[in-house]
Amino acid sequence: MIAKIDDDFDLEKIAKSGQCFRWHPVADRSFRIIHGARCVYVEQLDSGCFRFECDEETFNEVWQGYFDLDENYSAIRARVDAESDPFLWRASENEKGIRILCQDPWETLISFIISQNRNIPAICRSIEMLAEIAGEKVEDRRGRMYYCFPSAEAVASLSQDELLQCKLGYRWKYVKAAAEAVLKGLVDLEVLKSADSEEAIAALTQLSGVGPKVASCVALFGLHQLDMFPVDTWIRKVLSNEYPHGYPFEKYSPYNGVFQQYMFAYYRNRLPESM
DNA sequence: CGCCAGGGACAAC
DNA sequence: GTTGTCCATGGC
Repeated sequence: MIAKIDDDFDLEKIAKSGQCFRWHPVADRSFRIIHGARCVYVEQLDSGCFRFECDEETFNEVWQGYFDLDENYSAIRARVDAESDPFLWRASENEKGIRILCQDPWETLISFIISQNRNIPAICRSIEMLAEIAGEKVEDRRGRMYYCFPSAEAVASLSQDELLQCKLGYRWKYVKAAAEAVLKGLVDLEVLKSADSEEAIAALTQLSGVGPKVASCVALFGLHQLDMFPVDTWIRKVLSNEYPHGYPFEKYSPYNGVFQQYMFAYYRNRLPESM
């Protein structure tokens, strides 16, 4: 089906934003997107139109929520004043089109445990290998096979050797333990969706291998808590270089996570030496 | 070869 | 509380 989206929405920018690891380019402005057990092909057409290769019911039930299409990102961007915060204004203007996806919390948890201390291509490869070794194999609408993101049960049942085959390195223990914790109900990710931010972070950081940064990524991308502000190596540079006297978190609450995404993308896409 | 990547656990101050 | 070291792997 074709949908017209009257808001910031740029597939390429989201694909490169580092929040999702299973968006595969298939053609110009066109992606095959795997989300949990589902897969969809999306093509960006002209003048705000998008082709979603699914029926209208699936679009309404699954993808509208996944792409956060009920949120108005241009209205969020309008909260930035070009004169009082020129850096954030520039970042938002350059990176508009990024949206915060509503990803599956379990998939997000494992993905960001895997992400620690690695670059994005390596993260994508490990997740793909994990899906291949433990995920269900399904045929998509174009007759191509893909692997669903594996369940907690499937991941928990993997051996050390199988996890190491996914190039997880020392993180294999974290992945295994997190799967067991979720399986036992020690951490209930669905409940955390409606928890306040401190509670969510506290619960997530109880897991070994989940510190403040990974926990805030899970809360932002998996629990859709838009005020979360993950601080990684790039954001650390932004804060020290652009906001040496402090960043005004109160001013941009409850959307700190959205602006974090703009700044992250803006800084990472630009050569550091020019700044 | 060395350095860094969407960090975190753990020990030592 | 803050700081240093190590962790496994790939890209460059």
